[in-house]
Amino acid sequence: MDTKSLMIDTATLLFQQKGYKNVGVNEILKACNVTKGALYHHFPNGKEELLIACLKGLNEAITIDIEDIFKKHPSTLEAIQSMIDKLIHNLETEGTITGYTFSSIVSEMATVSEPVRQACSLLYENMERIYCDKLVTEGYSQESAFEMALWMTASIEGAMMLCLTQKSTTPLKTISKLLPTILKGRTS
Amino acid sequence: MDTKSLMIDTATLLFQQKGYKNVGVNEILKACNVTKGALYHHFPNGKEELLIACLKGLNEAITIDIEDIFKKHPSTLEAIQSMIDKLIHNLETEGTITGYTFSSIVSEMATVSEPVRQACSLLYENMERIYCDKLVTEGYSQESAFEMALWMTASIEGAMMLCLTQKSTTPLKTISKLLPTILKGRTS
DNA sequence: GTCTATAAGCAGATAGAC
DNA sequence: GTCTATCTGCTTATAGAC
Repeated sequence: MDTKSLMIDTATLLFQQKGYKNVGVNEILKACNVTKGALYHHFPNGKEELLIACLKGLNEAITIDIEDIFKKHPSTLEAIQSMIDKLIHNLETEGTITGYTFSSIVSEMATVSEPVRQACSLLYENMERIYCDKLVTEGYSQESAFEMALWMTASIEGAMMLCLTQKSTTPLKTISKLLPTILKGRTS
Repeated sequence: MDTKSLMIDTATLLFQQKGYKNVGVNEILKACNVTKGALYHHFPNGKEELLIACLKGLNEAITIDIEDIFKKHPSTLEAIQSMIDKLIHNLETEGTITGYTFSSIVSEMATVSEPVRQACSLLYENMERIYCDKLVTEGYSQESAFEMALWMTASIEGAMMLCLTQKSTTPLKTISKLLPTILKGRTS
């Protein structure tokens, strides 16, 4: 794998785990055994440019991964629950959040850097679009599919944050358990 | 008002608006016209101790405020929607988040500082307890009241984050609109 | 394209006068 | 209890050799 991709992959993981400001450039470089010269060659605008590259990479990876999950599972409900299971598994084995989430980066950077905010916005848009399309095929109207997709995203991201706060996987498990109550009874 | 309280109030606002790391000690001191000596006199452990004091203050303020809202409104649904309205109003007038939320601080600090994580955890616990108690009086079982309180918290915090990302109040409005669908049909 | 060494600036924290 | 001046360490970023 080339140096540039290596840097992006390493940085993505670290940013997701610890946030943006809590990870120093030196730490990233040490973790992937790359020097400062190489970083500023590939990313002239430094750390923030690297972050945006990470978000773009994450966008592609997440889109492919979620589309795959939605192919495997017949219903939106099952697909979403499978995604949540993956997040819980991540949290239990690694103790940190590395999957379909990057809300920490939003919280930290959205008010401070406009390009970063836009990259994050694009990412959520893509995820919600996948949910939304699937819901439409299940008989939801465009409008309620859109609302439901937004709600699922908000619930998952919020639950993730509560898991982090409580050091527990209960919030995500609870959301997963409750999802059927809203997804049922609204079809068509 | 004494210097200590002034520092806490000023810092609370700035932390909520821009996060923890994006606000420098100097910025806080300048904003409330206090010097470094005074800060380290009142908070020997510096910035992090100040943050924890902010979270404790926020805890009291939020608890009082929410309890008040719950007294004014007969049902949980109306109370929560009134809270969301307040958040939306905040977002529209000031462009930043300053109300019943501090998820940015969680995202930034929970993995890094244990005392901060605990202070945040306590805060969410209190908020959820108020929701939960109210739901029980409305006929919910202990268990489903607990789950519902958690879900409402997750939804609101997640929606808040999406509002920040999209620079729009739509996510919060959508959540507020959809809440009745889960709060109905589960009573008793 | 990658290296090392160094710069320049700012963060949080401290010491000691008043 | 509050002030000013100062310190240390760490941050990102650059310059120039290879």
